[in-house]
Amino acid sequence: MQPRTLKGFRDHLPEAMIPRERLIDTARRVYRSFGFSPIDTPALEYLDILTGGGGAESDKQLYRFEDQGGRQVGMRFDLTVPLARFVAQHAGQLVMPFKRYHIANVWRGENTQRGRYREFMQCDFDTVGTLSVAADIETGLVIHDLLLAIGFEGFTIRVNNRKILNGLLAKLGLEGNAAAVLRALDKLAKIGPEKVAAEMIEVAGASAEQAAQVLQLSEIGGDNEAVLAQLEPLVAGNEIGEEGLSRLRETVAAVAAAGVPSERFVVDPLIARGLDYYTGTVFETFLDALPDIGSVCSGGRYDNLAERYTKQQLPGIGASLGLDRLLAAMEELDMIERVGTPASVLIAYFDKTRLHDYLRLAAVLRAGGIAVEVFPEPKKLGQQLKYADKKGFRIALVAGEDELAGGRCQVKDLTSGERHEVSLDEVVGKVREVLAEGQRDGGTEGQRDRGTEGQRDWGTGGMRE
RNA sequence: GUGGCUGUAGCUCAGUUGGUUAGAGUGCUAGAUUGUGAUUCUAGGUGUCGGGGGUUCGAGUCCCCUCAGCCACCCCA
Repeated sequence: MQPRTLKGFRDHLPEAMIPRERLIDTARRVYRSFGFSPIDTPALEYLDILTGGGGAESDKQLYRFEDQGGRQVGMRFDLTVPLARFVAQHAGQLVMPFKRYHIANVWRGENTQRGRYREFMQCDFDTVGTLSVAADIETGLVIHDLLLAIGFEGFTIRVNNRKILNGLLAKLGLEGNAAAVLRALDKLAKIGPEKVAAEMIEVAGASAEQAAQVLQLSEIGGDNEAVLAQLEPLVAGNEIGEEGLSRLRETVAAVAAAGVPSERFVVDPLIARGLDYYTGTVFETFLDALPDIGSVCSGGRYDNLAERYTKQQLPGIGASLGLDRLLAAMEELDMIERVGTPASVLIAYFDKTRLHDYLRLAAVLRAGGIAVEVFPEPKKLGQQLKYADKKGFRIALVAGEDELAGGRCQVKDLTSGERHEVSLDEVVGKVREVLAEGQRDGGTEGQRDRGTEGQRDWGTGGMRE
């Protein structure tokens, strides 16, 4: 029997899983810091819950089967549809506005490509049950904090409001073909204005004049103030469009007031995304160093999340971090430290009669919040150090008969090769000191979060809780 | 789902117009060294040539199918 995995499904080895878990931990911490609460929902749903919401294309990508009881079952392909079902089903028990985050795998039977798999993880956060622009603003701030906490500084959150596009299209008499027009517009960067105009004419049924008017959007430029000013005449006289613009203006002003530099939060009138259910503010986030990889965190506002399941009107806004895409980007930017262990310290099993001492020492370190492993076999010291090196431990503790007889222990810094002999009561302090040094100058330079609350997520090993 | 490229040791790859027993680097294991890794030296093993079928005296090499990966299209609710 050949061991193998399905197309688009992956195993995650420790070297990949350790940074993956750190990223998840970071997202979780940031979401919680804004008051979002965790939820979970089943991987499987009744098929009819999942189908019909997103059109034929998404239905095709749905993993579906009949269970042993004859039920038609589907695997969730995003976390938004399950959220809609969830809030409709539990509306009575939820306190509105409801803020939740949900980090879980989803499945899509689409063709694979680099960074695109059939099983992948989404990290969503949403605020349901309020129309207030404050929620739109907060969503932008969460995205900003999240990217910073992960370790990026050079990134751009592009923001727009779908109502501006809708207002413009209504003024042009194109509201009936909005989806097709926006789909074409979305390709602007990729295929250029001529081809976009051609697609609008052929596929969306626009006139050449209308297509040209829509493409005026691509000529808008300048800083946020200038862009907003140029949008003004395009929506003037259309109530929806004017509302979108004023909301966008409010959002931009508030995000700036909250301290986000304007180069990271940029109005882009061409961002349309989520053609099916987004109705207001929309976000996409690009990495300055790798714009081609696409948006790593996207989302927006929807007027009525759960209309398929309840009569109750449930507006919401949220966004989703593309975990796998982001990991691919971080890999490419050399932001990921390759280690095979989450522990920082290896205690050598050096003297075979001294296992109890080693276990006691390990317990002391763990009580001090330091992750530590005792090598399981009394092999030759050279081999144990080789193991420590390969797995990426930062420190080895070496204590043979000589040291232990004097109540001492050798703390070996595996990065520098330096050895320090200290008494057993000083070991925790010395280990902390060496780890701190590594964090100061051993980390990957470049795009690093200098830390909120003095805490670093991607530093080299060490002081994790 | 459609089209293109690729698949040889754990990894990166070489392998002549089809010709005997398929190679290199790296890694791995052990030793040199019963107390110090990442840099040295020595020895050692590994392959259903992605899988199946076909053409041929003979296939890693040519043909068909299939699986997987990468790229583009489509799509990304």
